[in-house]
Amino acid sequence: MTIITLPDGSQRQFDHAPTVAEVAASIGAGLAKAALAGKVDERLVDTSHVIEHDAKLAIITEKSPEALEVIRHSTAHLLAQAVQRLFPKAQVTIGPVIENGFYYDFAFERQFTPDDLVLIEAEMKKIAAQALPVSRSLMPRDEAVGFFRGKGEEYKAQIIESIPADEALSLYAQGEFTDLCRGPHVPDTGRLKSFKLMKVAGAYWRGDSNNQMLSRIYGTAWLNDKDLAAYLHQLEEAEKRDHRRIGKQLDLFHMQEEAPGLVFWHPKGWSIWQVVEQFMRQIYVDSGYQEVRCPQILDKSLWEKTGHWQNYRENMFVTASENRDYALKPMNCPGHVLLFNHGLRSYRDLPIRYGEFGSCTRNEPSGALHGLMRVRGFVQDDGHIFCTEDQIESEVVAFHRQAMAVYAHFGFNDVGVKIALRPEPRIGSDEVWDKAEAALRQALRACGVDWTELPGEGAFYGPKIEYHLKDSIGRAWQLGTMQVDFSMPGRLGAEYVGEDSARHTPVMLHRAIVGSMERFIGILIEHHAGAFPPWLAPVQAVVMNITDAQAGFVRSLTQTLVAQGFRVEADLRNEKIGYKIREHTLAKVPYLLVVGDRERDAGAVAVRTRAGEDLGSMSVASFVERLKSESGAG
RNA sequence: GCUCACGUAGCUCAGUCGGUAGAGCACCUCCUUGGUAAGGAGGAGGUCACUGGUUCGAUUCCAGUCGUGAGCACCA
Repeated sequence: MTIITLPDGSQRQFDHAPTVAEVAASIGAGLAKAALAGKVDERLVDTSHVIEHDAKLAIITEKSPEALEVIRHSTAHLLAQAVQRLFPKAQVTIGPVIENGFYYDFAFERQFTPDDLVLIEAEMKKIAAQALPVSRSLMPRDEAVGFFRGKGEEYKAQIIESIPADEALSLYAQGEFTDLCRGPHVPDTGRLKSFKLMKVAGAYWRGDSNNQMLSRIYGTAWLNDKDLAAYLHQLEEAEKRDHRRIGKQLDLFHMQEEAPGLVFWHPKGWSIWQVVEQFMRQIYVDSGYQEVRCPQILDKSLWEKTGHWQNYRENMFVTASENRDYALKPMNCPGHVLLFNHGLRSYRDLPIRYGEFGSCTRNEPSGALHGLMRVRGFVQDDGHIFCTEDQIESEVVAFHRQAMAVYAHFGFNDVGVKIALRPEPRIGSDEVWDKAEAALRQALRACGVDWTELPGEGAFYGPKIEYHLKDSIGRAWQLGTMQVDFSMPGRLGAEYVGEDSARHTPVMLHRAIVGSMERFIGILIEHHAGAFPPWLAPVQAVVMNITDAQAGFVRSLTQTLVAQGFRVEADLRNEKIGYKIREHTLAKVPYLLVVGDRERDAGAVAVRTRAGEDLGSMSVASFVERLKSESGAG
């Protein structure tokens, strides 16, 4: 007797151990047909799974949240089967589900090309139409190794060999194709209807750049064609927000061959930069930082002391003069330590907080460059706090709150918080790392936030909290960071005189809120799709005349507004008003001020927003009031 | 750095199965002074990324270099 408890609490009894499919059939023929998989005591299984004991069971259908994962996983197998039909020499490796789809890595004598994708996708459609049943079987590990090796699947055999010997492995077969897999999978390939292969890419075997490069195929899969079309449309829409595209359209910045990974800021882009920088400067002031400025080029010996020369030599721009080697600073911290060292410090002075809009130059690998998001020259809203161990927690807490407030001010409320833990290689003893990691956890706990931990992702000198934001197509970028560093102050000889009148080494906290100004502005561009709120907009309003008769009024009005600190331009061109409106609307200027004879005579402006809303005619004073209330940085 | 793709006017793109190129928008000139998303006419603008090779001839084919894009690796 097996008792199955369904999600609604009802129970069904079977005089044998039923399969998920049988239970579904006992409920109804419609459900049996719709069943994609089952969930037995919270574990996803196939519909063919035999339920041996009393258990809770949920039938997974298209309506279940788990359905997509099963479908995507099965579509990855479908892809592998199609590839092996067309290219029998291609070896399978792994094919996991990812956000919005899946990929599969193949070892093949050449890379797949976009042309191959068309053929492969057609073959996938063919196999799906055949509705091949998917069956599961178990095999002892060593037998499985032999099985795959016998088929010439060396990579798969290697994967299996790394699994403990006493485990039995599940294999999934559909037609002539068999793959090692935990499952579950759809009952037959006919359930896979809405998928599309997206792109080919190289990817290293086991994620290690020392290994052979495999050929990866990315695909997306959905419950139905409508969802698939919606996803593809969403991708297109996201592309329209790409900061590189908008940066060109709105004339914000450009990059060119002579300076790969470096930015030419145009007047409008630099205007945004200035607003952000001034805002962040006020944050320094509000949170007790003293702004400083340090040299761009520093002697090699300094970088040897910090460990950067040993760890990052490849990624530093170096220069030499009169038998001395220098490096362009890839970070600002050593400069701040030298600043701290200049003079005798007392424990009474701590914490000392230095802030700098620090220019850094890093020779990033060419393949890593990405618009404003990953550049070779960038400016950090950097800051370093020199303090005692006792002060770490309160400093981290204060920073966290300040950072979250800044993000919220810029309109970001979905910020991912992570703690990156000790990496290999690293400097400093395990005790020191224990202390530093504990301090960060304790501070976040005190702030009442949830975080995720990233083992092995910390900086070589200390663990860090990272603040992540997503770009328009969902790629996550690190913005702010808070790092505990017990090493660098000691290496560079930083000291303060303690209460006991002895010398002590301070703890150093590295912190940034927007992180890289370049990246942050890139994210701002995408977040607002170029339609910046008035306080950030490079041009807040354009005043335009209808005929030459109002030119004088427009000119003086513009001057008045500019004199009050607003970013306003006049458009006196001999063009029709519709033409000017169109142009400035496309340029995403928040306010379009139209002046005809009526407005000129009344000392008024007719106000239109970039969204096309007509706010009617209002006095210049009331428009100023409106703009003022929207453009304050606070 | 690795894999694949791409590089034609300021921008977005078309094109040349090898005989040195074209559109729209933008720009300039003229006409037009028009009340809320493109008024009209004319004009100018390109060593087809760069360097080599094949060829009578290369923007087109081949190779290399540089850059860009998508992934991978990297991201102090």
